[in-house]
Amino acid sequence: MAIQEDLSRNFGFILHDVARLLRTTFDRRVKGMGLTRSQWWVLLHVYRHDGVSQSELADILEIEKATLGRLVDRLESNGWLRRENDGVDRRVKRIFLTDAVQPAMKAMRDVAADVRREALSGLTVAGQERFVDILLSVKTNLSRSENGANGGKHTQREVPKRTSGVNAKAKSLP
Amino acid sequence: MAIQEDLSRNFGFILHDVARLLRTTFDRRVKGMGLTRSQWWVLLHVYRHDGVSQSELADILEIEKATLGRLVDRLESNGWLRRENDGVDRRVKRIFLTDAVQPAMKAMRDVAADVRREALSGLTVAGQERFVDILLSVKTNLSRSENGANGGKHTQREVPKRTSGVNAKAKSLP
DNA sequence: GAAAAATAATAGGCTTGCTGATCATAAGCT
DNA sequence: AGCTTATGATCAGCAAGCCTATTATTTTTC
Repeated sequence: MAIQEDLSRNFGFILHDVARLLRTTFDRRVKGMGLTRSQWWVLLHVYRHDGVSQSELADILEIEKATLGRLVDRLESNGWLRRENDGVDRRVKRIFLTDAVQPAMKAMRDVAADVRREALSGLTVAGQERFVDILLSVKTNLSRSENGANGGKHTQREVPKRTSGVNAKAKSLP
Repeated sequence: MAIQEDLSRNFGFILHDVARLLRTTFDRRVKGMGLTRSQWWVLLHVYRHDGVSQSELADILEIEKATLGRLVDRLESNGWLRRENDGVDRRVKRIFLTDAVQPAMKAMRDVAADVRREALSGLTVAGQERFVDILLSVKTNLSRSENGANGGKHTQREVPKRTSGVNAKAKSLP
């Protein structure tokens, strides 16, 4: 049993903390750039899958369709992307980037790289790799336990697999 | 320069993902328990600092006072805690747990321990320790860069130090 | 002692998650 | 074909972050 009382080394809380620090650090630096982190993350994936449908994109990003819908609303009204009706299935709307988007994305990506570098400073490259390996294994563990303990809430997929971005071609932004 | 294009090993994104999985896994399991994760987190710290003022608590939890205020609103209206006016400084309100709280807190803590165990399964104890060490060092890095790059937004503290819970005495819940 | 600065709590607005419900349209089945 | 089920998108409502005021009240300063 031996319940872990020491919050200062409780990985759940630290992870939560670190994720929040990462988020707020990034957000603070890109404030005034006209894009939030979440919005940028959406754009990045649309860039890799131009013309994706909203449902597909929500699956890739692993957020709810309703959540994505509002993100796309804002992005569209700010002119970063546009919706287009699918020619075949009249239920679906496909998403395309506008041309205005790329400088902002480049700037965001640079900030992300900065923040990452600062966050990982003091770690050797090998240490960083080990760190990522551990994170990936934790992610796998949690995905598995999510599917196991899940009483059938998400009926859309048997095994989500969480492949977001794994096979993306890493096209570089111009 | 060498911008990291491979999102699948980009620590920022993975960390974000893992934190979200951890959060949603936990939330799903405690749903119906009458407490959210954030609320439980507040209660846990009030337990350790009974009679704390809202501002002090917001500092400990490192959230905004406004955010905490509304959390406390909900917790109070659900009967988990109560506010009391400070006898000396009429601006401050101190927070105390009610008696109803402890079974729920115990249940939440058990769920947290379960989720942690599952998340870390496959890691040796030493590996877990290394993982926590890395997380802590990343956290330190980010805290430092937050303070460095910060143009004076948070005027309350010069060096926040982020000691949340470090010196808590780990009283065990009855 | 009175004016100015700081602090505690709150209020309001915005974003982004989640959920559940609804609507239109497709697809599948008999 | 017609009925049922599944799917894509949206809407509405809640929670919890953030930020910027605003209002009381202290504390500091002159």
